Amino acid sequence: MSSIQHTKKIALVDCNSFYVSCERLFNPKIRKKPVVVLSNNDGCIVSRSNEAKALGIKMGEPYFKAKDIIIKNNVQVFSSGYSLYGDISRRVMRTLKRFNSDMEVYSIDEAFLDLSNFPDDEIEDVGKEIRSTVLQWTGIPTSIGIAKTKTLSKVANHIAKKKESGVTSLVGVKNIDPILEKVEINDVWGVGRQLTKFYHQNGIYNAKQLKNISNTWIKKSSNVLSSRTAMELRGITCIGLEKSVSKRKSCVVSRSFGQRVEKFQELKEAIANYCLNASEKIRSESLIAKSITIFIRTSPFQNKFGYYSNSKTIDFPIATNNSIEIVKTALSALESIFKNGYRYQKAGVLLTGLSNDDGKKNLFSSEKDEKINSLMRSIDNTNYKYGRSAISLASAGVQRRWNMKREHSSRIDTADFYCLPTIRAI
DNA sequence: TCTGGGGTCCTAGGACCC
DNA sequence: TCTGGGGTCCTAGGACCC
Repeated sequence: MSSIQHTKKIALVDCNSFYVSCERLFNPKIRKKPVVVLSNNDGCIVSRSNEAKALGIKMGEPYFKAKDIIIKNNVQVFSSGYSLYGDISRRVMRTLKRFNSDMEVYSIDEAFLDLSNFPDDEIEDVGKEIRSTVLQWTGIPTSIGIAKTKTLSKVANHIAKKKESGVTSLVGVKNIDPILEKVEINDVWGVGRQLTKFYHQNGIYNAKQLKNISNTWIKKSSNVLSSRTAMELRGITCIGLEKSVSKRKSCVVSRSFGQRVEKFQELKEAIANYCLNASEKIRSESLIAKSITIFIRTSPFQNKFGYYSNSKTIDFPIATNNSIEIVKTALSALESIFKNGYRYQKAGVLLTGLSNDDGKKNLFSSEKDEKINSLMRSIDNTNYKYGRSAISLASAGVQRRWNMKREHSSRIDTADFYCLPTIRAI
């Protein structure tokens, strides 16, 4: 009998302060300094360097509220550049994939890897090798947690974040209770604000307590998701690795406005633009939408001008990804819910009931549809070559006073030719 | 003055049917 | 006038994730 153990081992690889790390790649001057990256519209803080965390800047905090600390401590501030982050993310994922193709890309900065085929007693070293390879090849620092289930690997990752080595394995730990006891209930994956409140009311404050509570009680007083979480803490797999990228079921494009919008015409332009964006997205994935929802609202934080929020859903006669039809439908939906006299802060478009565009002609398709489809294709190609919005529909407007605020962009984009650095001879 | 965006899944409740 | 039970399907809203 072999003494080599091959138990189930799931690794969670998580990029440290991902957006900040991306900005630092191309800007060595900010490597040891406090740095934050802002959400769209420069609204909230969504990524912080360790130095910024140490200053007490909180995740998700509105930028204007943290401004005092930021100025006082000379914190470097960046608007987010998603096309750069997306590109770096793909490089990280490609690197990880070399270690094991059994991998789930969980988010822009996280992936689960099945490392069960490595021996138990070497797993920590494997983790360290993955970490140093990613750092060397992409420049991005990561933390790695390894354990029997996804939920436990999240716990391990949580611990790894605070360690110098950046790697924590719970594989082979006989009694996990003392470790789980130090993990607060709200830090458990799948436990959000509401569940934290509920667990506190029932005397459950840490992961060990959740692990050891009766399953029937959880199911009865909460739901199946909560009971899955508890089982996973016990080392029983309930949440599998999703290796294949499943087709999405919905597509949202929504934005807060740079300035409040009051005019119907401007709202129309914004909605039309979001529609173009969304329809291009689903076309690029060969999907068609069954229905569309549009929504508009004023700011929920400032009520002195009155709060108004509304949405309208319309089913297409036939599922479509045609920009013209989508814009037309959206604008008629907008007309039915628009109210004069409000200062709108945000609007959005949601395409739902997505399914494969098998390209088959249906009963109602005609030669005209064929022409429209080829027009759509050529719009997509032109936009791809010359940049988004090189061509768009007249209703999308040109003024764009509602455009996002981005006052701190690093203007670095590894996916954009025009952002290549220029080297001058002296 | 200034508070992100894009997803998934579950559940309760209503409509409808037999 | 009284008044059952069980099933399906859909949707809106809520909770969670990053």
